Amino acid sequence: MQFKKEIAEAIKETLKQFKVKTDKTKIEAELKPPPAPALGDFAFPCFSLAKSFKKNPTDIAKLLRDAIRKTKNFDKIDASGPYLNFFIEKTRLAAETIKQVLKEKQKYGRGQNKIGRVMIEFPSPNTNKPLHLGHLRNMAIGESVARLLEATDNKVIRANLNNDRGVHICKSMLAYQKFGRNKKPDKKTDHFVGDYYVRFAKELEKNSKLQDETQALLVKWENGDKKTIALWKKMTAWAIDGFKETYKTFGIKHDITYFESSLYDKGRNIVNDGLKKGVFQKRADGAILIDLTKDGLDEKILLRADGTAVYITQDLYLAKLKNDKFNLDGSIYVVGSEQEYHFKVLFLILRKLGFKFAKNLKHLSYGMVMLPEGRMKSREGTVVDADDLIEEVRQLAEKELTKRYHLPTKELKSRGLKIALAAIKYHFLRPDVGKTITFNPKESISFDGNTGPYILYAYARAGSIIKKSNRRIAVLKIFSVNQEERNLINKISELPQTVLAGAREYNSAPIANYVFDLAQIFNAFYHQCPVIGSDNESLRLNLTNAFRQTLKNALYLLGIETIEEM
RNA sequence: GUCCUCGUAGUUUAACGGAUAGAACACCAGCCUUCUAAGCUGGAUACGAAGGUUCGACUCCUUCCGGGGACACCA
Repeated sequence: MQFKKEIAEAIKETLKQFKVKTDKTKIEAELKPPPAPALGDFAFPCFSLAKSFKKNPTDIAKLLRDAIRKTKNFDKIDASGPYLNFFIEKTRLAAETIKQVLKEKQKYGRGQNKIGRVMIEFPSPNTNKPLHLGHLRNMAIGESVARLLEATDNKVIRANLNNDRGVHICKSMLAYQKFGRNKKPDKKTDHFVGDYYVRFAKELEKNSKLQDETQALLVKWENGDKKTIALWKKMTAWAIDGFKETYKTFGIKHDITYFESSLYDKGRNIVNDGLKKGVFQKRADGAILIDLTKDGLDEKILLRADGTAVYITQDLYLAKLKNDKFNLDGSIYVVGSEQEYHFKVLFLILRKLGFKFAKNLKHLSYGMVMLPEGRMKSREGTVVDADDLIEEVRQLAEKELTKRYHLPTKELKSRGLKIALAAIKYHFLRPDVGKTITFNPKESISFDGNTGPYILYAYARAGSIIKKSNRRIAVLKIFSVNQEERNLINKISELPQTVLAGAREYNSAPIANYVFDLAQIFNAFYHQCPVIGSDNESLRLNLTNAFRQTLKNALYLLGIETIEEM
């Protein structure tokens, strides 16, 4: 922001007079809006100068104020306690901000936080049951962080890993084999597969021998038994086809998809190399392990005594594979916090093996999604299904729309879906990424207050103003700026710094909070300041346009689409 | 047992170590002949406990209490 630079320059020059050396960018970073607008536009805290001045911050603020007043021409400078508060002429502040937004359009808010080529992996589901609430949070986070990185000058590669082998897959397979009678799916195909996973758990209660049968089935699968492979192929295809539909509805696409079934066996070379290098050890029975007790972790098995691979073996391989293929500067795994230990171990091993890319790896850990009753258990069927939730919220949105309009079915469906997705995505992105969420069905699908629909509504209302103005091209003329207008302008001007903060922390929550503040401030403006026909129509119309652009850009970073009418 | 995380109004939550801890839901009272009331305005209520570091702590450190997670030759 230009004003910050101006102020920082003035402070720096003034400090020079006092023989205090400082960095301009450091000063710029310290400048921030005061808690109340009446205090000014930018505040400079004087605490850090106490040592060099050998005075208390309150006196320093006064000193600096007088010195700057002599040389520089600001609208107003105040020393308020330990803070030096700057006022920028309101019409200038307004004009610059609005012009910048309208000029940069969809690029407004973008910044520089270059990492380079970054892969982000999500949601990496198991192919034995449909996606659930946890995956919704995962996908919302993954897509949003991907967009944040793209908006800050990075090339992003979206990846997905299908966990399509193992005992859990064999459970659904076994149940289908025994009770499915070659039935074709009569519902969304991943749901159909999931039913057999639940069925297995139920049957297991009656007959504990089924557990051994799944193990036997896994051995058959690993030995390439034709019938087993055919069944596996059929069922994983059903699961994955179902996922694809959900991804499409949700609005995510992957650039590359990996399959555990073709990776799980390939980490051996890495493990054997590590053994040669002396990073790993061989146990008496032949198993290969690494002792991480000196690093505060435990021992970890990397290959079983019989030479078969374990979960982490393929992760070692996949990490290398990704890097070899894409030459990555960063690689992010969007995976729940329950796997923090696993990734700590994985990254440490890769570092010990001497892989340069190991320092670029990041586990983007997010908190679990719980139900009021406790943890979701897919085996017990207490999961809230992703597709079902989207559908349920969509129907609620359609109901609201029907109250207001008579829309053609197609339009009703499409608008209803966008509103539902806004509600869901916003709900999952708003809380800090690391926090556990308790999903309360009643509150979580609310459309009032701090929710996705509230924000879309503000956007639609602003659009209504633009439409009623007949989209006349208004040359920006500013005569005066009142409190509501100024609040909105200030908030609009904060998008770039918010995007940077979010990108640096791989966290969309600051954007979500920003979007709500922005919508709320607009709503206050909307009620207080009539646009069309007002004396200040030029400013207000342009401001409304700038608001729409800013909100749209911010929502895009959350993966949320706007709608023109609501 | 060890480690990681989170504790802010009744509920869901916000706050680079800095000014009066900010919202939303729910509750109460108002506002639709004016650009969409999924809205706006006003109202009561909160930093788990105790120490410490600091000019200054919701934020950092220690201990305790409470919730969640992990420490598989499961994925």
